[in-house]
Amino acid sequence: MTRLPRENLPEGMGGHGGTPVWRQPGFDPHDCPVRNILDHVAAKWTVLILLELHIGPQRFNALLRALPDISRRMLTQGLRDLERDGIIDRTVFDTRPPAVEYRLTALGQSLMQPLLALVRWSADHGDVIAVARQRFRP
Amino acid sequence: MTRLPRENLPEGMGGHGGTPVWRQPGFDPHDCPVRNILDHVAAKWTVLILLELHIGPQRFNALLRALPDISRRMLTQGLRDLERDGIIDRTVFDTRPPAVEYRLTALGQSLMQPLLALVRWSADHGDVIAVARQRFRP
DNA sequence: AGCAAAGGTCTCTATTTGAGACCTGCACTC
DNA sequence: GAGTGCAGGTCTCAAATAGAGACCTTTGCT
Repeated sequence: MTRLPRENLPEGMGGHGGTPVWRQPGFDPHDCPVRNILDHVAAKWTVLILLELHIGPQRFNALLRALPDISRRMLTQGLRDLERDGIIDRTVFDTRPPAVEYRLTALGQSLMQPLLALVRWSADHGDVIAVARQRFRP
Repeated sequence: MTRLPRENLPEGMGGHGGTPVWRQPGFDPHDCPVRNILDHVAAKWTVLILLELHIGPQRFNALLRALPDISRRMLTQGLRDLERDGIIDRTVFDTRPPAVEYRLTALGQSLMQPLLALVRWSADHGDVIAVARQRFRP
C-alpha cells in the first residue's frame, strides 16, 4: 500500500484558465475586495433586508416588523453596512417624530439580479436538499 | 407639520405580483427552507470553500492551505454542512494514512452558476463600492 | 406636566469563532 | 520495538459576535 496517496490536486488546473488571483503568491486574503463585499452582501441578515427592500422602500420599524426575528441592533448594523457600500439609500423625513426610509440604489438594484438567482436556486432545490439531509448519517 | 408621516409602504405592492410567501400570516421564519439553505450556501466560509472546489476536487489539508485564514474547525464544519446538503461529496481513500477528497456533486455544480454570478458582481462593482465607502461619513 | 412615537443606542448575556493542543492508526526509520 | 511523521480530524479554552431588551431623544398632543 502506498505511503503517500497521489495528490491529484488542481496543480495542473481544473480546466478553467490560469491560476486564480487569490491563489497567486503575495495575495492577502484579508484584503480581498471580493471577500469584503461578499461579507456584507451574502451575510445572513443583509440578504433578507435586501429581499424586503426589493419589494419596495421601507422604514426602519416596518423592516423590523417584516423580519420578526431580527434584533434592532442587527437591523441597524446591516442597514449601515449596506448604506456604506452604496447599495441602499437612507432618507430622513423632517416630520415629528422624524421618519427614516430605506430604499435600494441603482447599484442595489443591479445586485438583486444575482442575489435573486441564488434565492431562486435555493427555492428550486429545497426538496432535493431536504432529501439529502434525511439520507445523511455521519 | 404632520404628526404621523405617511407610511407609503409596500402595502399596495411594489409591482411584483402577490404578497410573497414569507409575508403571509402563519409563516415561521425559522422554518423557512430558503433561509436554511442560504445559511449554509451563502455563509462566509462555505462560499470560499465552494470556489476552491470549483477549481477541482481537493483534500482536506489542501483546502486548509488554499484558505490560509480558515481554522481547521470551521473548515470541517463547512465541509460537513455542504456534504449534508448534498452539495459536495466526501471520498475516503484507503491509503496509509487515509486520504479524504472533497468534490462538488452535480447539485453543487448547479449551484456554482448563481454563486459565481454573485462573485462576479462583487468583482465588477468593487471599485464603485470602494468609492462609496470613501464618501460615507456617518 | 405627562405621555407617545420613530429611530436608534447601550448593556448584559448567550452563542459562534478562532487558536492551537491533542488524538488515531499505521508505515517507516533506527 | 521505541520513536517519528503524516492525514484528517476532535477538544478545550479564550475572544469576538449576536441577541434581548432597557433606555434615550425630540417634539406634539392632551
